[in-house]
Amino acid sequence: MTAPRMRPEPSIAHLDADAFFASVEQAQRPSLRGRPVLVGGTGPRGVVAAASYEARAEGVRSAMSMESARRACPRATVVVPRFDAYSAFSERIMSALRELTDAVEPLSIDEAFADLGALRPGPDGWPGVARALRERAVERAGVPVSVGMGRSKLVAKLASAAAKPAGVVVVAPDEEDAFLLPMRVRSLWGVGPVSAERLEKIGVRTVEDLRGQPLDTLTMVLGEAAGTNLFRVARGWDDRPVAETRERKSAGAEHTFERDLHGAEVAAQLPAVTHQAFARLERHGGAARTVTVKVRFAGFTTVSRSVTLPSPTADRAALREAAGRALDLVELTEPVRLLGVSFHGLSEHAQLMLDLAAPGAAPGAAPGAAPGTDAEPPAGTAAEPDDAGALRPVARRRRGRLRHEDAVPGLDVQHPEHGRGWIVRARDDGRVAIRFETAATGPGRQRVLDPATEPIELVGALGPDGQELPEAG
DNA sequence: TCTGGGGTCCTCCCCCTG
DNA sequence: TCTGCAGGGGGAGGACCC
Repeated sequence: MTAPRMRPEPSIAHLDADAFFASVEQAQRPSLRGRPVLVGGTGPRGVVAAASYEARAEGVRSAMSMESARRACPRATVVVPRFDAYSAFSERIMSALRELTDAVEPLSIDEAFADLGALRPGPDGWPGVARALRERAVERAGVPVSVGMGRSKLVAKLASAAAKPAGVVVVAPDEEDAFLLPMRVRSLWGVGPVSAERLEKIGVRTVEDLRGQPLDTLTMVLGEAAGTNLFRVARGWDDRPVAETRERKSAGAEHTFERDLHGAEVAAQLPAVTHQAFARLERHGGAARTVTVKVRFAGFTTVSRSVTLPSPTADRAALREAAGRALDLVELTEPVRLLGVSFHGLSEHAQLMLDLAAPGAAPGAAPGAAPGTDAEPPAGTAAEPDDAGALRPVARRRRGRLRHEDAVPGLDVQHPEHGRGWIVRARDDGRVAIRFETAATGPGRQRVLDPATEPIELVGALGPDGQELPEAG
């Protein structure tokens, strides 16, 4: 294998927001600044999606169960994720990159690559460019970010990780070996716990160890694709371009139940999960060819079954029916903790005849179904199972008059007298603790109010500019 | 550290076809 | 007509990422 032609300058930037979700919470809720914040599921099976640096200092990491995280850091404030707010902050961060170049490749909500090869660095060279980019992103979004730069995406990403928190690292071409070789292989993109253990067995712990391995050993241990990839990574070989667009391959939704379900209970939850999957499908073309149902049993073994239709369709009835058939293929011998539905073979070119068959029907609506006969849960909430209370709805209400059962920590509320605030917790006595504050007001006061008697409204999140965001839809 | 939810990509296996 | 083989596509599962 021969080395690719590498860029001569460290002109690839990787920008990564620090503890992004938690940072947005701290930016919008002044009382949380400097304090441990955990963002994630608050139910018995919730996990940490993001932890502020104050929480990380006490041993909390993302993907940890929320229960363990609370034990590790009892004084942490726990809130549910508010993706609409994070998306708005994300757009600000991305805009800082797009002001410099069109060659921006978002990797996720909080990180992106940019090819700055067209820029002419000033007297401070590429480190000056990186610092300016970081300052620009912080100024636009108001949350801390880190920037890494190198002559490849590989090095830029590792550099931004090294720059955290709130720093800048630029790896010059002649410094690449000194930067890469001492690194643990586990920190490389694509090396998870399983691959790391396999490599450990052949004595490979660092990138330097990796470089000592021949290609055929790596492909034997890790498979063709991963082995070849690591052989190149160990040498810093990476000439991948910054890709501005990426085609979406699948869309879906899954839900872990608060208690395990048995037999018919699982099928009863399928419409609600399918409904959520439809909402995601709508955003990505609306039509799909393959429907996959995923079931995770109490013992954590996971099975999936899929049904492929002759051609992509946006017909919800057909897709729903396919999901039902896929679920029928699963032997529900064990209690079930998770049910998922995903759509693959996405397409915008669905069979239009289906829409034509139902004149006046909204695109994607089931043909021939009279209004109200389509057994879909109302928007925003899932169908309540028979034993509501034992099972949680798949999604809770996030707008309208606050009820005690909708009082989830972290949601935004508005009170005519006290103004805008956020739910700290729902108390057992039926009242709700709310802290009234915004980024503009500074740290606010916590009050305990009774939603049965007080006119408290659940409202949308604010964006970085302090304006309320429209309802996601 | 006892494991969410959104994804992508890879590998293996099976079946079909030429 | 049967057999062997290669290649492609689909299905299932797993590893990985944020």
